[in-house]
Amino acid sequence: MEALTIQEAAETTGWSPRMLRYIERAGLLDLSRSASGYRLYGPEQLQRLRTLRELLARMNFGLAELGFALRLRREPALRREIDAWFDAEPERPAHVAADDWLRWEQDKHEALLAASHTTQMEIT
Amino acid sequence: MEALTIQEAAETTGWSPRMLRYIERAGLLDLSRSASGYRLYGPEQLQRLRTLRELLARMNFGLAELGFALRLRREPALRREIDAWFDAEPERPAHVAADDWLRWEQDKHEALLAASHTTQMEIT
DNA sequence: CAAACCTTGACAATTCTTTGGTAAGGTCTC
DNA sequence: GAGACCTTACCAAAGAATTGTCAAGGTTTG
Repeated sequence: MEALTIQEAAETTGWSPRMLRYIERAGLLDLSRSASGYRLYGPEQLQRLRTLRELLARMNFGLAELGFALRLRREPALRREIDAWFDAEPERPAHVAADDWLRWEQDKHEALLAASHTTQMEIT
Repeated sequence: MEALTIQEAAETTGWSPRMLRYIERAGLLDLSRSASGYRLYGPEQLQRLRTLRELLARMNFGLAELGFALRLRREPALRREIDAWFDAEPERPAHVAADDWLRWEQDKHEALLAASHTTQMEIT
């Protein structure tokens, strides 16, 4: 046997079976199936799933975002429109503009900071 | 006067003042400010805001996704990692793979289809 | 054939995002 | 100086994404 079933795959990758199905459904992982329809996880898939976990955690984004990145690759028209919108930027006020989005990401929910947080951000 | 205040901008663009602040905070629109801190919306910004509305509606995605697209442009490292992950695709099963993501988008909440697809599984 | 898997479909708890308020205080115009 | 704006900060409702779980039925294997 070269391929694992979903439960075995779950055990070795750290994803739950539920999430493995979710990831497949999101189009993020192609799987082959056994004759009777069982999902089959080969070494490449297992590796990809582990990498995926690591990537999401390290770069701080989620499956939805990755799904959108996929969409951007698959729909050149979409990418073009979005690029065009960004590039239509008028004379920029030459402001900060650099890390405000970063603040957005960190705040999330745009609250909860104020005083209590002490979020060790390590901004050297 | 060359620039509108937030409420006026809201009226001519169709966004609420709340959302205009949100969009700015998301890093999606750079604004200049008056001496006393009022946001100033010039013709270019107003145009961008209208285009934005139209784009989101037409291509079916949201501010969060656009924020991620922005992040992809600003963090080349992130883009590289994601591209690498996608490109690490092993020998593909040469399956459908084309429009499953589309189904994901349409389903949302992964339910509600049942009839459209001629599902091969038949309840005997 | 029974146990332990697998499939899809559905419901639901949780959590995060989006959006609208509201409060406390500054600014602008009359 | 009153009224109608603006600012930020916060709370909370509505929505969407994430994740678990269960049901009804098929498969594999001992």
